[in-house]
Amino acid sequence: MGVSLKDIAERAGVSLATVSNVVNGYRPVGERTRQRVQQAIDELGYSPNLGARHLRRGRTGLIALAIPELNNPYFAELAEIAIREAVGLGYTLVMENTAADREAELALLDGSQRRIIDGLIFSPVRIGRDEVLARTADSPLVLIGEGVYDVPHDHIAIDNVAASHAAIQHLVATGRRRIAFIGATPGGDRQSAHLRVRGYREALAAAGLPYRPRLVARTDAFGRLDGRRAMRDLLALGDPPDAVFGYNDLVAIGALRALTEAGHRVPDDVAVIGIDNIEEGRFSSPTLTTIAPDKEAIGRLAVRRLVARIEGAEVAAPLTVQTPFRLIRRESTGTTGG
Amino acid sequence: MGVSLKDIAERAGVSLATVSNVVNGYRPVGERTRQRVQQAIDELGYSPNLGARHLRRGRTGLIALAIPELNNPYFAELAEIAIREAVGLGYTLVMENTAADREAELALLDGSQRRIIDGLIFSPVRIGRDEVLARTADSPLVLIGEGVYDVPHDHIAIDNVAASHAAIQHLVATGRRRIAFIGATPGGDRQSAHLRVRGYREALAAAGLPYRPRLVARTDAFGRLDGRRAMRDLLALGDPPDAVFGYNDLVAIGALRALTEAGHRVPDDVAVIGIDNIEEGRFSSPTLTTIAPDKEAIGRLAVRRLVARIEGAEVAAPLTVQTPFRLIRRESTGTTGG
DNA sequence: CCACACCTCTATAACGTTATAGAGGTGGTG
DNA sequence: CACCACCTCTATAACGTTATAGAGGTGTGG
Repeated sequence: MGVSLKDIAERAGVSLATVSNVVNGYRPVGERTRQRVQQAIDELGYSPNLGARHLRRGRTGLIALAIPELNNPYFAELAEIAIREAVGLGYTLVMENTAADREAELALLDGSQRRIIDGLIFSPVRIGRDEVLARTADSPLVLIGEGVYDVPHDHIAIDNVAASHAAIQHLVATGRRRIAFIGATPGGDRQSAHLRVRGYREALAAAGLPYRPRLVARTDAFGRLDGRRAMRDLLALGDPPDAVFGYNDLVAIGALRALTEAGHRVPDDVAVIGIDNIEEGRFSSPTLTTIAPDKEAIGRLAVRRLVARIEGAEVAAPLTVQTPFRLIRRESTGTTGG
Repeated sequence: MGVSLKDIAERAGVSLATVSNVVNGYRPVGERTRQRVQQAIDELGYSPNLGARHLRRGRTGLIALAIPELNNPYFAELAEIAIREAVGLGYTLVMENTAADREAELALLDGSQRRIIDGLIFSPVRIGRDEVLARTADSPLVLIGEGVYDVPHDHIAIDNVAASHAAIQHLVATGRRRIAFIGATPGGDRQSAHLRVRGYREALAAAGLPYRPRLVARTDAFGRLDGRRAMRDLLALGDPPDAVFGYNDLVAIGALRALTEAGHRVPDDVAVIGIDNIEEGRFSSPTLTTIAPDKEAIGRLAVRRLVARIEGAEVAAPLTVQTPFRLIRRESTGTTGG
């Protein structure tokens, strides 16, 4: 193994504790001693054994970010932000991929496997409020992105209903009347899908448009493939939609592809809008109109909040933060109208 | 803190060591004792403190995957595979984002910060052979994806020259004559860019086509934006290319977008091909022809190789593996010819 | 009946760190 | 000069685990 405190102590002719104090600046150390120790550290190339340090301190310095799909660009972009913030606060962020698997999510919550992490940032998709409440692990937990409210944990998310509302409002304002939604879920699990459907329905009602269940397409997952498949089904309807709202940008991009393949023009025949503002949507043809969540805020806030809990802010009540979003208009919904 | 071996030992009325033996199956334990211990474990919900375990064992069970861009889908897809493989082998994979920063890469190599990881899978882009040779950390290292050869470490990559050659060959076979390359680098760093340019030149020569330096576009990075910018520059030339080979799929997609914006038809006017086979290319309009590396092989092999080293296969000589690739023809290069 | 092997289990010393209590020296104050 | 406060430093006990050496009991063969 590498150089340890003991080696430094011998080299510098001081005690273990003194070296530790120099390294951590915890107790005052005389200037001459400090320099001797520092020199020994430099010469031998010491760096602390984090495992041992954290065994002693009771913390590991590791936090985990658990997401349903690593290769969903939205989460990749979010992860990049979170990693940066974690490093800035002296933590290492571990990515945990649940692959949208219920068992994986439950295992994560119970935490039996990973006593190694100090805290968890979690985006659950297959479990609900009750499972989160039944959680046994005692390390801090911050929830992101989904609709599990009323649990004793910090929660950071956009207002899904409002975001969805804004998307539909935009489609209505550009003259669309038969507006479809792609990405409803069969089970009761993916809560934000429900919230987005709710926003969709509310906005339709507000615009005086009828709600047509046939225009709400279910999908098993939320990738490009799912979007394409659902769009094909919608096109097979006798009277296809003149606009589509995708659960997220990936779904919308899948829909875009299905429309192109079927020879429909976007936005002329059908308008398309998504949520997430992934970079891909700025380069698709046509470019994709989207609702942009403030990823920077979500990522940074989640990490900061988690670290605050880890470092002892036990008293503070759980916080539910709704981060802002904005509409980004691009080619897929045209350039005319409201 | 949580439940420890000691708690279990007390509950079951046995010694610490016996519980440890039950947990690890290291020494034989009588059947009746084993059951008593197991019951205590189940009742109290024990799980080992990994920090302590690894302090004792000298290993942490953590390996790192260091990549230049987390939100490059290629790396995200690779990471997903690597995480799966690592979990299967009992390791936890930490993502490390160098952001293609030279200092970050050097820090990673010297390893002073992270005595916490047992080994590193590293895709360097800003440093070369000499820096890798000068590495001081003593944990195992596996290099992936770039052209730093002749170092005493395992190395897994596709044959960049051959891959590039295959791409150009395909363009030539479909009747293209003025073929551009996007993604050369100014400095000597990103070695695979050089290799891909070499394959490009060799293939041109083999096809009896002239090498035109003006058709080789440099970029600072390798994202969609860079591809679009470079493509615009190429279009501004008096005699623009009839085909473009992108350093990777992201660059190619940027080029695609620039062509669409400028009113050029793909593939009719200009054909486009990339490398990586990211999912995005199956949904772009037009869909993107690409050279598909065997990501599954790269990811799994890298992890397996690293774990083998960690667990003691010190003797084996460093291995350089070239993983296979294949051409995937899609709309962006047309469906006729070659 | 003793010697020996065997099987199960235990006591204990690490691993490298940090926190606590206190030891030793110096200087100032009454 | 005695006393105390202060500053620096040290000895040591944890943290939770695993590896080593060995203790205690049981059975077997001479």
